[in-house]
Amino acid sequence: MTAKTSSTNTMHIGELAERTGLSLRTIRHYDDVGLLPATARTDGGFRVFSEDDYERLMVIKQMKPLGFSLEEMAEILGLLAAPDGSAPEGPRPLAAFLERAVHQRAKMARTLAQADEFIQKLSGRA
Amino acid sequence: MTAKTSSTNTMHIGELAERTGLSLRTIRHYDDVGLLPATARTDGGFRVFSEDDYERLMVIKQMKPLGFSLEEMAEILGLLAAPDGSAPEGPRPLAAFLERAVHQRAKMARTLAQADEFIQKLSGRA
DNA sequence: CTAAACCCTACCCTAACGTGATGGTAGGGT
DNA sequence: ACCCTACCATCACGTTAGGGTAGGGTTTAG
Repeated sequence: MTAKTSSTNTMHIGELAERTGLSLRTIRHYDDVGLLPATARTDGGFRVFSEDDYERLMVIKQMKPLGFSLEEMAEILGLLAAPDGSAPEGPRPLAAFLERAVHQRAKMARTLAQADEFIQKLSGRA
Repeated sequence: MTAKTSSTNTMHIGELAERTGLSLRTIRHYDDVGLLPATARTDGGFRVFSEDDYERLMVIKQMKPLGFSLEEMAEILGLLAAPDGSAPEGPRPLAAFLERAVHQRAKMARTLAQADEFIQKLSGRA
């Protein structure tokens, strides 16, 4: 009852799509490429997703704008799920991803400023 | 000295690429689809760009993140270049683009917050 | 048990470039 | 007159992240 990763509630693809705001097509694609494998299938072949899948998908949605490929996101999620000190020494791959994320975030901030500038321009004319 | 649109200086694609930070391929593509037509060609076939082209390209770069297609950007630039009061009444197409831009800008801001949140998450683990 | 609502795979399509491959040009040097 | 190198040209196919839709099976509410 106090299991650490609850996964009592299951759903089909439609509900997952509605809850995440992503399209059916997108979710199927993520399944196909292994980014979000459905935890099960019904006898008839319907994809079954768990509450954990929902959370994973929300994280994916969160990092998508940071410019990672679907493959990279799968890798990141794998690293995040790995036991915290599985290889204390080494290249620390998460650090590299973090750096890229920070870089992208900075670019996004600049882009936002550019957007405001452009909106100013248009506001004067529209 | 106070000419409003100077266009004395010309350049080839390489210089334009360097000055704008865009790739040669991108600029050629924009030429191909008519978004940024080269103002001329040398006898040998080299694209020749003007200072106005440079400015146009900078505006393109500015609006690109707002999610417009290359075709739409061409249209917007056309409307911006048109005489200010060419059709006082009517659907006012720029207004629609402006609305979309504002919408996108809002989304960008939200996305930025999401990015920060994700970076927080990663910082704790990397 | 049926019909509406939902889901499946498989396939082709798109935008906006990236990535070679292959060959011509600009223009300065010998 | 010839060469060299940096720069430029056009194909033409590859890639990413899905969108669209055809044709057909599955679930589930009534």
